[in-house]
Amino acid sequence: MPELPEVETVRRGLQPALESARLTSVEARRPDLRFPFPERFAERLTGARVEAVERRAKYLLMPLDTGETWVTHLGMTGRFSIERRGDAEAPGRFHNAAPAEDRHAHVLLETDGGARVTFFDARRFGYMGLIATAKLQAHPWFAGLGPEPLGPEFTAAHLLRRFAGRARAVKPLLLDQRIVAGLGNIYVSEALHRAGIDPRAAGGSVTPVRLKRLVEAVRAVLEEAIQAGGSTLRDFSNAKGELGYFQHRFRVYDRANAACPKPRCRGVTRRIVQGGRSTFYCPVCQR
DNA sequence: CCCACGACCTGTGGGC
DNA sequence: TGCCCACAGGTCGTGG
Repeated sequence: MPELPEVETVRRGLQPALESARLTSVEARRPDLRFPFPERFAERLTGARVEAVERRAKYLLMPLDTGETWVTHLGMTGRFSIERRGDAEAPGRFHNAAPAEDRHAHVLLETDGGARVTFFDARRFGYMGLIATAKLQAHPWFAGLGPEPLGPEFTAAHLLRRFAGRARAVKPLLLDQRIVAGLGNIYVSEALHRAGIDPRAAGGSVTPVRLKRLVEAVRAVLEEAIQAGGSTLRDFSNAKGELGYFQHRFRVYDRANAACPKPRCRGVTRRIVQGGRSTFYCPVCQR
């Protein structure tokens, strides 16, 4: 589900409950998500102190005082909720089922600070790992990742180098986490629209000037989305059950056959399929 | 290497 | 109302 802005929103929600807290109770209620849980997963987490709550690309990273880092990828539908121990079952909230009765509540944790943290994932495309912190960067999940789109290494020069000679369309190239890490289907469509670039254009054909516009558009849309608490399509919420609202500011995503929102553009937005995934764009102002 | 596609899994919304 | 299909924010493996 979540792209970088949603993962960052989750990170910010988890931080107050988990950073510096000790995990007093951990239960994995099934043997696997997308992949099997690590060996003795609950035992290795129980008693550990969480030193920080960080994000790399779409991964949540929680380095522990045991020397390992607890890594979570939310996949398409993964989410966390936080309650205070002893809370009534959060009546009236977006997610109001008691976690233990929810068939998709896969990991239950408690902290010495009195928080109950639950991980849900209906489709189970998410996954968790425990990786030696000193070897994190060399781990296959991280070794090949491209730069953070909000970091200093994500530049027009970087894209120029990585797109050179590529016949593949720019849209699927931007979804490749080895080129830039954290974008997904929504924000790629949004950034290409803002930059006025045709998603079908061959990567290697995009000029440096346009790549610079693209880099700026990616940064802008991600920053605005983080500011808005991410986007809520079907079921995304932050850890407190609050909805993101950036979906109201989509310019093209999920808006096929609507008037292009760009000032003075007379185009109508279209939905096409690239690499099996929907792309939304305006054929008039994206060339 | 490059690329498109199916697979993984469940839920939901729209059309009939 | 009810059923069925298409599609969903992500990646990974396969095969051409």
